[in-house]
Amino acid sequence: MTREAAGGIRCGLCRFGSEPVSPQPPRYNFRETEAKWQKVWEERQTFQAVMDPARPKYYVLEMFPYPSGRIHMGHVRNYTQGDVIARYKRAKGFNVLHPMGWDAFGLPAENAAMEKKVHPKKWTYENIATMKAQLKSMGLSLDWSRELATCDPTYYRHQQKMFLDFWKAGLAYRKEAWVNWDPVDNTVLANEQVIEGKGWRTGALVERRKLTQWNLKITHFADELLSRLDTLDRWPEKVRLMQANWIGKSRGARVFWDLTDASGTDRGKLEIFTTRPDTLFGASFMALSVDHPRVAELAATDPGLQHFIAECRKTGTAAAELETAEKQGYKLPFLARHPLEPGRMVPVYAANFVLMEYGTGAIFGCPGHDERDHEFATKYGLPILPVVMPKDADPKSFSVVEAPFVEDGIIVNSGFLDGLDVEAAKVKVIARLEEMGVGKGTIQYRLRDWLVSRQRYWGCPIPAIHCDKCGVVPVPEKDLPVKLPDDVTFDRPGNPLDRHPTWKHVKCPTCGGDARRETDTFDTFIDSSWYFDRFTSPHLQTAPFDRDENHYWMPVDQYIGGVEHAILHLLYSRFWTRAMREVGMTTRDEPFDGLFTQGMVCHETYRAADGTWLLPEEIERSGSKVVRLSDKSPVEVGRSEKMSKSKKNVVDPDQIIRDYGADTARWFMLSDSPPERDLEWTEAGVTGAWRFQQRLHRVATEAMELLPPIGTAGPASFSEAATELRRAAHRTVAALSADIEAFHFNKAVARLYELANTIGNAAPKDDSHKWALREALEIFVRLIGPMTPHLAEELWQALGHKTLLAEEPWPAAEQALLVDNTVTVAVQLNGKLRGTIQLAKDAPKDVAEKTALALPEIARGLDGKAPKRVVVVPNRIVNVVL
RNA sequence: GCCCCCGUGGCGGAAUUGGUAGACGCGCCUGACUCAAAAUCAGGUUUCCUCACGGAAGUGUUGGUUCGAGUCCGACCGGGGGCACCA
Repeated sequence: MTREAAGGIRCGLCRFGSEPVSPQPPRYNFRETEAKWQKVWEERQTFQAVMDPARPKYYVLEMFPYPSGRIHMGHVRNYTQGDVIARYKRAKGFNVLHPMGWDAFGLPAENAAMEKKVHPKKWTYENIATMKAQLKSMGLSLDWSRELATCDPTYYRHQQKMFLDFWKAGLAYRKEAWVNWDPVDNTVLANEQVIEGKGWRTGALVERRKLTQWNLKITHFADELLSRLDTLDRWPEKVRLMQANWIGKSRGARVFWDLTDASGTDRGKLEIFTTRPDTLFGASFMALSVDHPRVAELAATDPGLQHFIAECRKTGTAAAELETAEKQGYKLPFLARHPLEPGRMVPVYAANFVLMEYGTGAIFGCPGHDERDHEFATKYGLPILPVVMPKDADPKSFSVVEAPFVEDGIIVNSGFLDGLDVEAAKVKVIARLEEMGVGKGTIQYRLRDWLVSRQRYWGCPIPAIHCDKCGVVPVPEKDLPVKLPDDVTFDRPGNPLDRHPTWKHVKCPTCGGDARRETDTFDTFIDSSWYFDRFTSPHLQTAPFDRDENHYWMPVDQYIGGVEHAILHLLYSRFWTRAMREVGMTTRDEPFDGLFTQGMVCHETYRAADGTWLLPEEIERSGSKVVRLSDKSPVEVGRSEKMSKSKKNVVDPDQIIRDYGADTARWFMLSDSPPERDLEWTEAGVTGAWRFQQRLHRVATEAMELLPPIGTAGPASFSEAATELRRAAHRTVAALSADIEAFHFNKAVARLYELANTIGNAAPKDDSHKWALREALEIFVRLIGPMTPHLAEELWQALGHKTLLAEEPWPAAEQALLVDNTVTVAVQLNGKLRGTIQLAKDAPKDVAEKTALALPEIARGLDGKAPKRVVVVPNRIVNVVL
């Protein structure tokens, strides 16, 4: 039998050729076996989830993929982890829901349309077909009957309906504002989608444009989204922290200042926000955003100000990279009257560092106690008044020159606030401002509303109609869904919907006159904000989901995905759930009970002499050198980085599964690296995992010849060796269960290696030992079920079972076998290990002490003297102190 | 700049949360099988001293708490991540 026929490694990855091999034990034919069991599971619909209120449910979900073309190793890792949980929970008796779908709208489809002249729909559905086949080859315990694609009108019609409900409830609105424009994708982006001033997909520097766009009122839930984070105790701390920072709650005050012009004529009020009302007496100027309405007003008649605003906007776009952009101001023809000292007037500026989007778009400047204000005041020669000083400083001589004093301290030069600390002063000044009617304590959030309009074709149409007479009106429910037209062209940049000859021309549903459809589509993050709800009743026509089904399955018990969605997708989903609650669709607050963020899959990078990147399969190792396969030229090996097409450090899951099998790929994904950390993909690691599969099959097959028949009753008593083997097996059950629950898959794998070694080394001598060997093997096979399901199913059958392992319960550990009668206790002399003693479990302290002191190493150290102290920790350690 | 996380053999990583550091795997070394290689099996593998028995040191550096510190506290060094004119 050739290696090829046995389903072994092909020479592409393993470079030792494919010559016939000498007779040896038949290898495990993974290809045949994996296909066989996948077919059985599918035919028996083993993984189809059916609501059953009598049984406890468990909803396992991995973040659904974008159908980009082919699955990558990140998917393999993600879905393997989810599948371990799903199969484990199923064995533990839960009614498991483990669905899969497609995040199918998005720009790559449009780019493909432009580059390859293929329609986005065709491209998307072809990719889905390819990737679905790939996922099926992994042997995942998915309920494919619930598959959905967000680009399907049967999906997005419900999304449009929900949007209309939100609109009615005041949670969706249109607003003209400065927005982030991605010049490469030709669309606007939400705040969360701009990273370091660049578009999250394209990396292009975003521009600012003033546009009227649809927004969802996520800020309505800002406080709840923040405070509820505390209750998400099965979420990573890191993610909760990132969301908390993003929401950015600040306590402070709004303060009203009267404005006058130089002649003292009243020019209205100016409202500012500050988190430091305690430093109000240190005010030396006011600053308004260049986008502030009052500034726009003045600019109308002031060419100098117009020029200043234009300059700021210019740097505004580039400022993202120039983080140390200089503070600049333009003096406005106003003076502001200090609200607490009516005799005091301070100058008013338009300034480039004040953001219109935060607070009120205006601030008071306190250069003594704020970095930015200090820089500004220094530049424009404004006074710096210290109003907070360190606790031990002298109020007469304390001054701020070089740098502002931003720490806690004692208030000075501030009238009724003098002598207080910062916190107390804040309370007192807010009370006074409120009393005087010139300000009030407020809470300010950094979070802004979610801008959801996108000027793109391949997305869910926004169901709105623009009528010159009636304004913006919703599409009547009976007309939903608003379907995307298929006949569109991609020969020019811009939105194909907008230039479609007929699509946008409709009658106004209110007045019947000529009107235009909204040609923007939704941000695709909306599609993924409720797909987990849709999975609970994916085929329901009349509503997004059935209440009972949804109530039974939701929330997602375990959600698994990349940490890159810590803010975007996870925050949007939390919002959407609350919006649905607001319009009465659900009573739930949170969609995801448990969250796990898996690490990335990394690989070394390879570069040829000419600097071009090489695929891992284009290189070979000869000794310690790495050379190019084609011409043996030297290759520079770079550090391991996240697998990416641009650096070509990718390994195709298809090829791995073809050459080594799905079980090997899964096993390797779970080995070694903790799942939340990055995983280094190595060829050695894969072949190691592959060898273990082969070894397991061999060990099990060999052991089976010694086993008593299936169902043999247990012996009356067990030999010493048999009991030891049983202990090992049952202990592994207990430990492994805990490891899986805690997402410690790498530790679980290590324990399985140990048990495999123990089983492999067991040479049964008596009948009870043979019985124990069968027990251990059966336990072992059940335990590997969630990780390498095909091999496990095969061995289960080989053990004589007629049932499907996938439908078998998880083994139970016998408590009696988990506890040892004797324990090994370490003995230390002055904290240093000197030896170990065997003691009965829970032996009394004095017995432990006596035994320890009798140890030759200890007696020698004591040299006849009595120890100063003996610390005894039962079952752990004895420390003899001299 | 602010906030958070992490530094353990040649490598990935364990360590019951203050109690025998280095489980398990990879790699490497030695041996068996083989004409030979691959595969497989057995043994070894933190460092230093010792033929060995054994001993000493050791978890980024440094100080502390403790009978006892990889684990707790302080300072520093290095790596990673998030936020960044958010008033």
